[in-house]
Amino acid sequence: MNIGQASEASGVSAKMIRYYEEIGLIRPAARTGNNYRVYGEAEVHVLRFIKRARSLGFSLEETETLLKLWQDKSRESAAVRRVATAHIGDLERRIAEMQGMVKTLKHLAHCCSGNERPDCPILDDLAGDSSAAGAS
Amino acid sequence: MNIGQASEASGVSAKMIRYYEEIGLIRPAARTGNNYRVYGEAEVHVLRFIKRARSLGFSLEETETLLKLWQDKSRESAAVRRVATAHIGDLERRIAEMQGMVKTLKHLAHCCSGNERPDCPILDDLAGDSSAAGAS
DNA sequence: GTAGGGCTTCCCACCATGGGAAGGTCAAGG
DNA sequence: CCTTGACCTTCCCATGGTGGGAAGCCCTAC
Repeated sequence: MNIGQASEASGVSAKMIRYYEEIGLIRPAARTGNNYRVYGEAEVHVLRFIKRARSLGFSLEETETLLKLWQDKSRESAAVRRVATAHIGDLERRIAEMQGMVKTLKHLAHCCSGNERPDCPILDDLAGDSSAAGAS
Repeated sequence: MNIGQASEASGVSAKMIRYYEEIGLIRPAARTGNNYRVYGEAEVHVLRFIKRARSLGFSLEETETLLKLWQDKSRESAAVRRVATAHIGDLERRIAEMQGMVKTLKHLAHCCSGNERPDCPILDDLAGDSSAAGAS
């Protein structure tokens, strides 16, 4: 299987497969005589694992940890769960941060007449005008 | 006022002030004889505006738009609100995406015994094992 | 033989920010 | 007068992931 087929089969772009190899996330692929990378089912399985981990928001570093745990048959599931719960905490922190932004923005947008006149509480807030409507 | 004081007064690092100047987000600061940048209250006000916009999650590009609208006395508040509501939509999309991740992860983490044994539904899910507990 | 598609490596871009080196400038204090 | 330290300047590099594209090799089909 060439890199194109592996990409197709895993959903990871060829570009990214090479990159993952370069940074050591996956082992260097075997090469044919013409220097093409070759992949088998096992490699594609790894790529799909990575793809899925990325789609759950894990960083490449976390993904590497998870990959190693996956391949370590004597792992403790507690270690896996620690990675996952840390990531959950991370996501929740970022979600909360963004929700705070949304809350403020919705309030400001609500207070903004949104017509042809120039006065705008959104800009007032950004400008630090403390008399702006509910600048949280 | 030197760049250090402007940084102090605005909460924007000196590094970023220079960067904002370089990309044209703010006008090039005046210079003293010794080539130091000089700032006044007006410039600090702009920097604080940028700082606040960034803290609400606006990109530098959106911030530039808002900055121009702020400085355009004949703006229509509708234009400002369009930028804000687009950004709200963006944030909400990202929040929803992350919440989906959290939901899946929490379920998997809940199903994981988290002890010293190796079997782990989190890894099963990542590995694409469709018999994994509730792999959404 | 040529055309096309795939593969290779290499460099560049994004977005925003920080780190740090090498060198100029200024004020205070010995 | 000289040193020290705290500023400032420009310049390059790194991050995290991903994509774009060029230049060149390889293979197959026509």
